[in-house]
Amino acid sequence: MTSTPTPIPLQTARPARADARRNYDLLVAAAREAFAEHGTDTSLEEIARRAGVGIGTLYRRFPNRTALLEAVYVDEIQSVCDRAYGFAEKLGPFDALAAWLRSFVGYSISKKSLAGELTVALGKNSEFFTACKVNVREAGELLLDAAKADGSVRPELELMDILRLVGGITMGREMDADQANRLLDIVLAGLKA
Amino acid sequence: MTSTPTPIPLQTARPARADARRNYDLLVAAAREAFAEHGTDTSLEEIARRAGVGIGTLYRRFPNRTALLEAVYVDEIQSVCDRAYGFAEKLGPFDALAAWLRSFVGYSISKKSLAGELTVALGKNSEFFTACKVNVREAGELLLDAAKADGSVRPELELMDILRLVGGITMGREMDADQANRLLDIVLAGLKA
DNA sequence: TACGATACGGAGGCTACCTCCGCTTTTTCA
DNA sequence: TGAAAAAGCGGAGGTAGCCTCCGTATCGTA
Repeated sequence: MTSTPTPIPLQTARPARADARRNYDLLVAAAREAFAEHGTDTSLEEIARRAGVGIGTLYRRFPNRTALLEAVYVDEIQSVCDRAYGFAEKLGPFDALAAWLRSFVGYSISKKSLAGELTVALGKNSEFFTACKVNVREAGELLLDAAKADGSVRPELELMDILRLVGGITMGREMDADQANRLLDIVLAGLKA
Repeated sequence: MTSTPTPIPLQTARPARADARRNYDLLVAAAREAFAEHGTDTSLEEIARRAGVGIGTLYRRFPNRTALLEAVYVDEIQSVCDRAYGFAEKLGPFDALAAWLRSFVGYSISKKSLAGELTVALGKNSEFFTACKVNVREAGELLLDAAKADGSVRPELELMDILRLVGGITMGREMDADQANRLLDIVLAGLKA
């Protein structure tokens, strides 16, 4: 039998020394701002500059762009996972699943290029994203199984397929919320038994 | 009233002078090879090197990576469009649409990263991609309208939405043919009336 | 306060992008 | 046919981003 996955608290290791911690926070703040303004392909040197920190400091703490993305978006990602439980309580099985997927798309669209990085990363093996995947999986499985049990979703569907499909929606550069929702409507119709 | 789009022959301007034409062909061949081996993010200098041509020559002919992609994939793209008419003749309305979408996904998957570039480009405005879009649109519209008339597809759906959704399927880096087909099954189910 | 541990920062090596322009090849036409 | 004009060639070099390395500075602790 397969063990039920347990939610793993997503967190990034904030350094111990005071100066290091200060720079860490400056960097994450600068990155969040820069990513929001210019997308996640802002140069790392620009981010270090904004943070008033040397490029070496940035690289010591965040060995690559993904590490920085992780730190910037931990909270948001966690909250996407958590939201599933709220929907499960308040809505019927299918509607809860639909609402969760819609909130996922809505979030991804608002963060533009993050969506791409994140969805691509769902296939990768970083420790962070593994934890993330476990959490997303547990949340999503809960909703999906309920909807299957309810008879509103076809039983042979797999969560990861659905997530991939929904993730794909958000990959288009020029996707607006309306279009994204129309696409999601098609997917939701496709899930129904 | 809106005029029916007419298929535009997709072609790239092969240069007039003999030496230029030779280099053009060398570059396209080298690029095709390199893209296949290492993905579409192969450096342009590497491609020039493979072609045995100066980097300046490459840039004179292909001002950017997309221009080169266009030249490499014209034929394939055109054949994706053309295939629609074959399916329309041989299959029932819904099956023709399904087959066309499946062939699109299959093609995209086999070309890996091209899919991403191409789908992103569907939202752009280069002359080439406009022509491409007109052709895809005409082909797709034919199939979609037939399926709507037939009552097998919901009448309110829009072609571009469907194409975006199907394009999204192919964006995941680590997508294999099986998974892609499963995702497409969901989409197809979602189209049905 | 003194000293080991930790962190800083930016110079510099590397690679890719792209432009510019002196030189070469091809084409044209008298 | 041969010389001028047109078209094309190619690579040096400027710019920018990635990332590493290591001499110097700061922090925490005893």
